[in-house]
Amino acid sequence: MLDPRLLRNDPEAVRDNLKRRGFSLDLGQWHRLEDERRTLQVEVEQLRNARNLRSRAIGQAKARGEDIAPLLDEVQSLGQALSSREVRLDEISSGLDKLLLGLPNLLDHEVPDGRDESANLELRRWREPVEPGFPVLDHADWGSRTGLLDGEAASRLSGARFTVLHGPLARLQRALIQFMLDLHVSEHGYREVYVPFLVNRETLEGTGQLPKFADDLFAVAGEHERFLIPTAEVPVTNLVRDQIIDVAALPLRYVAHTPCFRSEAGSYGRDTRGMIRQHQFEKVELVQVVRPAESAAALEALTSHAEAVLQRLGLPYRVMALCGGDTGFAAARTLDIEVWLPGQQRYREISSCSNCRDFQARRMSARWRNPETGRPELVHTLNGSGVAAGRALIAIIENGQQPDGSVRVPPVLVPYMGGLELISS
RNA sequence: GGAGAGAUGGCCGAGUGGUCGAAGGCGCAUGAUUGGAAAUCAUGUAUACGGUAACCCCGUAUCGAGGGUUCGAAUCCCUCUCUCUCCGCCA
Repeated sequence: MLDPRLLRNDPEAVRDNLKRRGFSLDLGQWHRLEDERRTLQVEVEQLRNARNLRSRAIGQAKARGEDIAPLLDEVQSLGQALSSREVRLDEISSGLDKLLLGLPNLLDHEVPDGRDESANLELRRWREPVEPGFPVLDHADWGSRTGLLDGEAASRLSGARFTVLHGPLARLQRALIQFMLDLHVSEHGYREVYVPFLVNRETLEGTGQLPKFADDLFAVAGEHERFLIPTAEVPVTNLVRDQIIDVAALPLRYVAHTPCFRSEAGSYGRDTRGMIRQHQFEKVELVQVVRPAESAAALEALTSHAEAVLQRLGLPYRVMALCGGDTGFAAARTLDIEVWLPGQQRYREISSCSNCRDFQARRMSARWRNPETGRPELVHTLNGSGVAAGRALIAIIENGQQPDGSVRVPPVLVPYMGGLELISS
């Protein structure tokens, strides 16, 4: 959520910033609601004050044994005027809330202009793609040839966009997850957390998936409204909801492995081959909660932690600064890491690292006590994949492929594979 | 799933219709005392929103959440959520 005060004080600046995303803010509507809210709130509060004063007087008169009938008459009319305005104020307020909850975050100044991913800016590369000198099967072909990746079985079980992994490939995914968790915990200073995969509406509003993006989520039928998490960012970031965090505890760095569930509504026909885009996938997620002054540096650090995973695995990648039009709802600035996939002859997103500044914190009411002011102030939150296990698996299959069709296990994963160095079937 | 108890400020804990934003204690902050500290004493110590340019001041709201009754609700009624105890079931 944006700071309502900023919207009040400098609406044009907000509108212009959001325009860089291709989002058009209707300032007229905003002003109509806001003006009426202000007037109504002043009136309601004055009426309540009048009522409270009289009610108190009634209590005192009663205590003295005086006749309270005249006072009761006086307060009667107040009540009616009050309740009609209260009803109206509620309507206006919920209209404003709805509008406010639907506004994306402001973009950082350094975010490049542009309307879609073609305008994203490449910041750096690690290891140029090399020509393997033999035809590399893409992961889907390799998977069906080896029988280790079974889309047909998955579709019988669940439908499209699910995968069954077999044998050493299933183990390789587990190895990847273990390796990534260990790396972030032991070398990057993250605390491992295990969190629920089903969350309520408030939690999803806190991180910004709701109310706007309900179509992307799986809702679970049952007595209570629950949703499958689309990313661990949701439960992990919400750990600080309604908290006032001691300054000594900051920065908080959490790492969690969870499955992620996405309905992928609106992406019909895209990436239907293989396991690039699934309804269910595994991911290791990094979340940081930091003091506002430190969030820009924290984004660089968090991104480098995700990069370290790919470097240890020996996978070529590049880092992209997303342009305004490609930056997600809650993010002020996002850096994507794209891994090279020889089977597709292109880079594909494997991690997305975002600084959400105080956008999620305001929705969640996540604060810290600033020793300089002595007052609770909003924290900044960041998140990033470190990294998506399913896509890392694809990258290993395609980058580690040998001329004979086997796949070389990255050396750092060999211990996690019980010493297995080559996967062939 | 069955039976019962409960949810109050950073924490503990009073409060069953009328200056209750809420006694008291702990903790914390500042000051006094001290060579310094402990102890003691004094004062202060929630958040949000609005009136405002303002962390002074004034108002409104907040005692798990949402409704209701009432001139007036932490206190009464309804619904929901959560926690605890016992029984059952279960990985």
